[in-house]
Amino acid sequence: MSSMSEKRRSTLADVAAAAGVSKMTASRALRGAVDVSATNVEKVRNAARDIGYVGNHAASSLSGQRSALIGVVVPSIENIVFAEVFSGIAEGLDQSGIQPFFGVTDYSAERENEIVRKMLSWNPRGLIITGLDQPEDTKNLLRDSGLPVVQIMDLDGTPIDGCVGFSHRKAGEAMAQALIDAGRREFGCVACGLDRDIRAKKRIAGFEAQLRKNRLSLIGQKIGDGASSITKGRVLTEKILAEHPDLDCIYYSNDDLATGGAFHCIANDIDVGNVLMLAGFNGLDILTDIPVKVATSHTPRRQIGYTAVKMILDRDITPMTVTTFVPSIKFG
Amino acid sequence: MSSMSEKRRSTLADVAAAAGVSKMTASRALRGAVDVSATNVEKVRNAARDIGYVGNHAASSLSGQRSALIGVVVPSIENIVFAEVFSGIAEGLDQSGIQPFFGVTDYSAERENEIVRKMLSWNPRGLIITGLDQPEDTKNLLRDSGLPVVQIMDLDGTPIDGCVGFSHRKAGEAMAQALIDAGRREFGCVACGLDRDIRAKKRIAGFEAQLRKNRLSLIGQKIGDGASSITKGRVLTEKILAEHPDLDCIYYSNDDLATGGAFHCIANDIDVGNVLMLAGFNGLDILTDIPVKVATSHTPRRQIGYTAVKMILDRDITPMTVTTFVPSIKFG
DNA sequence: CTGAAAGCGCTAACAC
DNA sequence: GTGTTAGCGCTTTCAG
Repeated sequence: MSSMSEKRRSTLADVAAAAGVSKMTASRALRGAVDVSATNVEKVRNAARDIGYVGNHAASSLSGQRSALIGVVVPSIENIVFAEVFSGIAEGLDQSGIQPFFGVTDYSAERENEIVRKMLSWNPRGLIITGLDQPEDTKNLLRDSGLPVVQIMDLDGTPIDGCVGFSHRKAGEAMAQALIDAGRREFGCVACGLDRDIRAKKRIAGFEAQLRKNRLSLIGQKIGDGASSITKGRVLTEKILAEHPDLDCIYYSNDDLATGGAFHCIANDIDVGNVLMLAGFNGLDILTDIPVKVATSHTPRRQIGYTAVKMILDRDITPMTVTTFVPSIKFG
Repeated sequence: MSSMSEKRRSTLADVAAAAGVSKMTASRALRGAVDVSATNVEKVRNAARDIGYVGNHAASSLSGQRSALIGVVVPSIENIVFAEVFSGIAEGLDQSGIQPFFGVTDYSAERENEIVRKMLSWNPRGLIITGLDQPEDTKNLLRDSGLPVVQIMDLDGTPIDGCVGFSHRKAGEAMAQALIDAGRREFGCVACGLDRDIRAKKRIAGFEAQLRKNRLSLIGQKIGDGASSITKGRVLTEKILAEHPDLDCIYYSNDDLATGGAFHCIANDIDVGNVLMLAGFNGLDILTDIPVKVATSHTPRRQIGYTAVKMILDRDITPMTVTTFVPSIKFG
């Protein structure tokens, strides 16, 4: 048990005393040595190390009116896509001394609102939030906070403040056109949780619109409930092919579903890439190794996270802007 | 731009004034309505809602000497395994009002130490940290904090305080025995980043020990650098089979590598499950859908996260204990 | 370059 | 059940 160590945690005053300077000098020395003599900086640093001083963020946040925290709101954490966004965020935050902290909405607008509220109560340096489609009350909360807010992963809508992402609608359109150009005509669509995943819905809307422009349409579609998974992709592919054996192309709302589709085809000796073409979304690594060809749109997730952080960190200098990425299509 | 809203964020004093009560009554009403009249609770809650009060955690943490934060230290976030641990943590934290926040060490002991320091400066309610093998100075930091610390995912070692996990060594031993029982004799091993991933090393050590007990040994092995990936699994499998075409079983340090191995086999028409058996570790969902049979040890990641949180939350009541799980082996 | 004073917004502890 | 008084440990501000 660690409860024995009831000795009071050392404070800045202890460090100052040990170094033989005032609290203020110690404070300044510990942060960045601006306007402190080199001698004192060293004395203070040594004292802090010897004592094992760790600081108290609650105190500095309260006093300094801002914390070294940046809030990140994502719909899911089990999705590798957001894990990679997070990597980009961590990279962008690298030497800044700022810590990211998370909220997971599970694609629920109510949870999102709750999380934003909680995050704001930490006085974060800024907020990164997924998507452009928050309900009006959440948007107001964000606006009224006066904090830099960067919405990520989408472009189809009106940003509150900063925005980094790409157009899901256009990604859907582009994939449709690429598949048509590749000679496909009999299209099916497999998706999951479209009621909650607004961005997937935008992609599919774009996909269908582009088909219509080419006087084509979706012959069949299978929409599952809840979160996407490889298993659901496999099962829904089996179902859609049972109903529509003549399909020559299936568009999936993401690569997880497409991977499941690929597995179904491998297991059933369906000639993927010729007889049936599969297309997903995200550009996950797995598709480069899977032994059949699956088309996908590659999205720059790390860069999006990285850029979002930079926008917040540089806020004083640069006005908030919108950064646009264009997903690049790759054929297996 | 949101910088227009320079109006001061409302404080508890504003809520109290609006509700016509003292700050203390407002504070009490807003937390849990103990010892506050129902009338006042309602007045305060309404006032808070009307004003759009969001609270200030820095102030309450400083004043209350503890924050509503729980620190979670993991080696990687892009690994679905830790994402699932996190889900369990989130679930365990559900109605507690406590927020988890992350540190990612990237399997580096120095970064780990840095992260623990930073986390402690937030006065968290407790810390969840991956593994039992922190360097002594990090362990001291943790011990001296006087906070509840729960080490997760391992059991082979001496815990600082609480501990939830399973024995990697035994998991390796059990898998070796299961494969021997299944008739395998010519074993190979594929792994990645063993210098950093101590737990993978423990599994493989257990695996080899069990082979020796059966008077068998690894015929070949391929150890890659850095993080595991499906690609590396595929490439290393190709290499090990080129050198040792007579292998009848490959043990991988995890399911990502094993998945890559499965893909190599599918692409090269190798009869997985009969001619060559593959075994991974973690029990990832993908292995249930992949069209060949791959053995794996299933680990209860969500439960581990959930249990760790409960240990911290219940600390006042129950003394810290060690919770043991046993990974269950599944043959594809 | 350094220090003293005055809070930041909240809650623990004690009165009433 | 409610209010008052003191801080929590740090940083801002302003003098030196």
